[in-house]
Amino acid sequence: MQLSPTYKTLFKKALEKSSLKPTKQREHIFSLILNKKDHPTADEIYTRSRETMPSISLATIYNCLESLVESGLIRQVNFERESTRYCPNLKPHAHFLCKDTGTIYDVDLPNSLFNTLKKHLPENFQAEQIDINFNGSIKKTNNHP
Amino acid sequence: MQLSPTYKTLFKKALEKSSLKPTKQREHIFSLILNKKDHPTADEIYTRSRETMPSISLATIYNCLESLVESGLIRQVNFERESTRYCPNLKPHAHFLCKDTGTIYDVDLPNSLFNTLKKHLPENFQAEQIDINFNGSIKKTNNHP
DNA sequence: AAATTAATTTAGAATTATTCTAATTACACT
DNA sequence: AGTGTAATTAGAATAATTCTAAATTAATTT
Repeated sequence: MQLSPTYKTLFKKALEKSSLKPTKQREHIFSLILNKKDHPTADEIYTRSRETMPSISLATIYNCLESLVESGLIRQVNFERESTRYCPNLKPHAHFLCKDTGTIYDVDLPNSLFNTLKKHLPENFQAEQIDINFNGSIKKTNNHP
Repeated sequence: MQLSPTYKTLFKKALEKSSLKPTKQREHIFSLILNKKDHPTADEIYTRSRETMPSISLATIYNCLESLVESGLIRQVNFERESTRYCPNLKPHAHFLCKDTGTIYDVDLPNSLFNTLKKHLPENFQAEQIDINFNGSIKKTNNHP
């Protein structure tokens, strides 16, 4: 549950840019999301956090996640009205939700595709964020009879 | 609050295909969404519905919307964890949320773009649906000084 | 070092959209 | 008319998130 020096610097810089303090709790939650690269909910993060920081409260989890999102260190992933999930992958990518297992996968996309998308907006529309969510299932490959 | 013959047929066919009945309430809600082409929430639909069908209940609104979505007559639009909104536009398109006004706009996209997106999925990933959500603001044009 | 200030964390209450439950109603088919 | 199935209804329940107000922490000034 430690941030590498690189991430620690990133962490501090990003928060300071948003005039937020690099607190123990924020660092704890950030490292926890970074180290297990899945897409946990606030509640899952709460459970995981308490293993090593038993005094943390759920409200803090929500507060910290908001700060981390605001400073661009993580992003939110929403499928329908399910709990918001959090993602530390900062490369341009989309998400794929497998409806059979509920697992969310990152899908890398070239930046050019995002630019192509933006070109379809009316010219006075300024997009700050583009969320692309796939919904489907994962076919079993037939090389395991 | 009447469906044109074309939509009435579509309505019946689509529901029947999903083994659902074309009831008064479902038709009422469908026509109401069709006639005002915005992106209302369940609650807004509830309010509008009661103007002409005062006995309808909120649970029915939710039930009917679920049926209409299931039969493909409308689709859900979700931005973050705000209330789900409903959209009668069945052409391939994305949504743009203006963060200043909260208004949601349809953004037409060519089918080819959706196909391009699918090509970036691992080959055993089968996408049933692709949601594309833009988030941003609308620049004032400078031809009104 | 103590005092002051501002930001953060915390516990628990409050909110809100949605779903659930169980009873009633409507409709199709004998 | 009677039976069976699906749909509607009112209200209770749920669950994720936000709010509130107090306590804690950290930074800054005296």
